[in-house]
Amino acid sequence: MSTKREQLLDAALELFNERGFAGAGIDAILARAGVAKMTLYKHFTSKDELVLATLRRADERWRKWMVDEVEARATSPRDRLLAVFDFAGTWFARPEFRGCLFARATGEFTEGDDPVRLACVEHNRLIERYIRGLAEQAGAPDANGLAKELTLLFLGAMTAAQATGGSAPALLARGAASTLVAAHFSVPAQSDGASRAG
Amino acid sequence: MSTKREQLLDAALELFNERGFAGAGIDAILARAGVAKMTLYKHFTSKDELVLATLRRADERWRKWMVDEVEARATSPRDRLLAVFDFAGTWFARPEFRGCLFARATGEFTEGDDPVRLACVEHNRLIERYIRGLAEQAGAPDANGLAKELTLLFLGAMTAAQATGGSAPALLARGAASTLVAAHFSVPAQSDGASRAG
DNA sequence: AGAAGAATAGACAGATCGGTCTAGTTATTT
DNA sequence: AAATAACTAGACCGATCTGTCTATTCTTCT
Repeated sequence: MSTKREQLLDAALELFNERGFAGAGIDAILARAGVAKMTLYKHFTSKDELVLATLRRADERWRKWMVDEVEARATSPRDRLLAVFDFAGTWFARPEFRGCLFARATGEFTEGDDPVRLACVEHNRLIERYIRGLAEQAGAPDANGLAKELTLLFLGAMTAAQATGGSAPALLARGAASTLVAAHFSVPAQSDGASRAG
Repeated sequence: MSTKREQLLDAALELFNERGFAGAGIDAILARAGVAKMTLYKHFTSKDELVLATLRRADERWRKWMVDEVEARATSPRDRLLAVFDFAGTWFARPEFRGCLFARATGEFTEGDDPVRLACVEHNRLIERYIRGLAEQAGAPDANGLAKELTLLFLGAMTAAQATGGSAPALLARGAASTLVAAHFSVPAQSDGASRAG
């Protein structure tokens, strides 16, 4: 509805990404959005709430983008498990990529019960859930375990790409993911998800 | 030498970890260190330099801690590759753990050529180098590739633990690492480090 | 004891922070 | 056209920020 609100969220997303959450001041966000201060505080009661709303919006958009990209790149669930890392590669290659906004948020909002932190945990949980869905569709004997391992690789590639820049970590993670997937499928189905790890 | 300088670095490390780099103000650091402002600015020319010095110190100490822990936990290089993740577990379990300080620094210092960023990249590079050394000693056919994959897992566990807390990601990563190590050793030695990945 | 160097507390500067308030303008609705 | 709502610019608040400066005290060395 309100276009002003969306202008604010757009500007906030850009600036939080460029400067971090503490580093992006209200005034800078207002200037970029082209919106008056009172308008912001009519839509959001505080900066923290703006942060939260920005993250929620980013979560929805980013996950939709991920799913669309993965589904466009591969059809079989098993191939899609690897396509997740192809998607990561294009994500990391974007010029505005400065690391996962949620990982960065957890780095700045350190209080354990902060709603911003909870949103970040939820974000990660939803990524893992999507991957688990693919693993289940692929018929992995231990879909949950496989999903957890691939999610770890995904987060690792994210963190590596945040530091070094470039999409090389995605390729690397894809290779490792392929190995993990193969290992999960080359093992006799087992009832509990414990260690195929030695 | 100067004890004041070390008090400052100790306090800075604590507060950067507790509140983030932008979130920890100079005055708070001074108060915790029990040191006067002028003393700080006699030892460091700016807050950024204090951040840099704190990170350098943290890098040295943390890496020494990691190496000591890994070497204490396993003797054969191949076992030590996995012991890295056991170390990660005890790291994540520490009550003051709030994620890797270097990953958090790259999240806050977003300018590509910032010396703080370079220090963080170097930190990651040194972790990878240590793991590569272990992989070489273990006689891995593609020690470099294995090291890169395990480093990715390590970073992923770090990021997961930062969000959720607890050392569960370390255990998980250890399992995945075990699979990757096995795959690297169960393959005929190959001249280039390309894909065992499908 | 006397000199020299460190470190102290605290005032101070200028900027910016998040947030509030007012007064006036623009849109929308009926 | 009148009324209502949304939005505006900008002053303003107290707090906090990094960094500077002064004047004083504490060490330490000779």
